[in-house]
Amino acid sequence: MTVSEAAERVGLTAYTLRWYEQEGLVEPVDRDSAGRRRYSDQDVGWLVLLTRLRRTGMPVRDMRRYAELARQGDRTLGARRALFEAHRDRVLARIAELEEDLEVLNYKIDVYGKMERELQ
Amino acid sequence: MTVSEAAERVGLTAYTLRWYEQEGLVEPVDRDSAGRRRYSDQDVGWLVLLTRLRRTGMPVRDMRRYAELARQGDRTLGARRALFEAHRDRVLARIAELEEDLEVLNYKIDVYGKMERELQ
DNA sequence: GCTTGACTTCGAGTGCGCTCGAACTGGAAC
DNA sequence: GTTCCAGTTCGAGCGCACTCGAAGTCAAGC
Repeated sequence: MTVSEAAERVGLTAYTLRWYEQEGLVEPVDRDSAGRRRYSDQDVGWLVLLTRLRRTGMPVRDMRRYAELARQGDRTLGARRALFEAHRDRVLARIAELEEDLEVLNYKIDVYGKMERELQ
Repeated sequence: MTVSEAAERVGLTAYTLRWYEQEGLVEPVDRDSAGRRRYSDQDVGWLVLLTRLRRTGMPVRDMRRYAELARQGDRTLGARRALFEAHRDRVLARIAELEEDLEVLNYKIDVYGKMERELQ
């Protein structure tokens, strides 16, 4: 798969995929005889995982740390699990925060609705 | 209340409060005889609402639009309600997305745990 | 064999939301 | 009355995560 095909599959741009590689979020991708990147399904799977981490607000810096751990093999399983557990807690906290803010939003929508009705 | 007192109450910096005013997110705040900003409880209330909107990911551009509507009084109640409803939908979608990603996280934590146990 | 188009690298640029440094001012404490 | 501190404005700078332009290369299609 070429860089732009892979980009389309994971919902990023080809620019971003090259940049991720440069930033050490992705291991150097295999090249064909002309030096062009060839993405495997495994590469795509890794990228999909990265997009999940990004979407949940993990900074690129932490994703790099995770990628480094993954490169070191089984002996970092515990560290990777700890990293994910800490991140899961942050995501849970974020969801709770959003749900709290949602109540403010609903309250305001309610107030505006009432005021509109009172004015007419 | 001074700018730094207000900043502390709403959890922003004095820099940010002045910047919010400059950006039109906040109406020009009253000044004392020496030209120093004096924040009222009402000002703080408005700032707290803004922090909720920011926290839920509303861009500053949209917050400015909302502030402009609020300045125009009751005739924009409908527009403000619509703005909040649209934003509420985005927040709901964001929560759903986070919950989906959470499952991936939990799955990975599970897999790492199993692998750790298998290795020892 | 020439054109086309997608790739390559490199460094520079962008948009967002602040964050800060510099130079100045004015009231309060000693 | 001098020191000190917290405020003022202004424009510049920063950190993050991309995004892009330029110049070059290479394989495939005509």
